Amino acid sequence: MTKSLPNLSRFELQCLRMFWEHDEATVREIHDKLETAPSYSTVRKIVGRLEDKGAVERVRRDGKAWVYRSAVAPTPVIQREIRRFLDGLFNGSAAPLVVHLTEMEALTLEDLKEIEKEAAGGGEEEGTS
Amino acid sequence: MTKSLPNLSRFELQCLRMFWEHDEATVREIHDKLETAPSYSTVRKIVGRLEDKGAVERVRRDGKAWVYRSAVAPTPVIQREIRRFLDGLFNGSAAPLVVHLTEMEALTLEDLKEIEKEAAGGGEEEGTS
DNA sequence: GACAACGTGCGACACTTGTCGCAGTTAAGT
DNA sequence: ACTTAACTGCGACAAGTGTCGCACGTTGTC
Repeated sequence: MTKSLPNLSRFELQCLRMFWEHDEATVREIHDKLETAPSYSTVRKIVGRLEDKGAVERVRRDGKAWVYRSAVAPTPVIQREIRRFLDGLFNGSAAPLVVHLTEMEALTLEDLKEIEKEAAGGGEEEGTS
Repeated sequence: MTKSLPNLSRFELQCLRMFWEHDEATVREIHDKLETAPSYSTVRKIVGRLEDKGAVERVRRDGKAWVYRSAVAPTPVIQREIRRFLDGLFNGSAAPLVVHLTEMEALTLEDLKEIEKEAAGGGEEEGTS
């Protein structure tokens, strides 16, 4: 099977990212970190849904609050999201996206060169057993 | 004002892209072009919503069918979509995305160099007075 | 002019998503 | 031990989205 990553909405992803940044967190912490947090209730609901979908899991209790943790690795989720985006907008091709990125000036030539260098050098690391 | 581009769902965007590719089209044509088209009725509904949102407009009639055309330029829509995606996943930074792209092997070093060259050459066109 | 097709208009519906409030429980402080 | 404050569990709800079928009108045909 292909792992069946949960389908995440925009806001769910937003919250999940918080869990990736801070390894463990309570709903309140997530709510505080979120700039665009609507209300504690809402965030709690979202975290609950995240749990339903198996994206986060409960670790222990801190006082009366549950401490959650991401149950999925960032990379597969991110890659799946990127793939989705690519498919939806550019028939799966990445090149047009990058072209747009440079045209939008979201990406400078220096960035590009930097990444190139990284990719050329860092791509060799594979089996870290 | 900031132009107020319509908010488009995934499928709506899919259809709109069809209009970008073929300048004018009827619902049936869109339906035929779409690989993942669910049913004629559905596509028609989507095109209707697209029209409601001002993303496409009617041009004339071909027999009993309406001929539609995109009413929005691709670039702003695409850029807005990219921006959204960037914000949602990478805090707005494009570089991490491109890194992922190379790691996913969606982008080769050749692609990168190609784009770099393009950008360096084509980016000079600014003040065409 | 009558009829058969095909497209439209419209409505229905299930599911997801973002949003919140309330009641009950539980931990913490005095 | 009692009170208090906070967190949870649960439910509600509106808007958006994907999905479709049906009745009606318009077009083209015989």
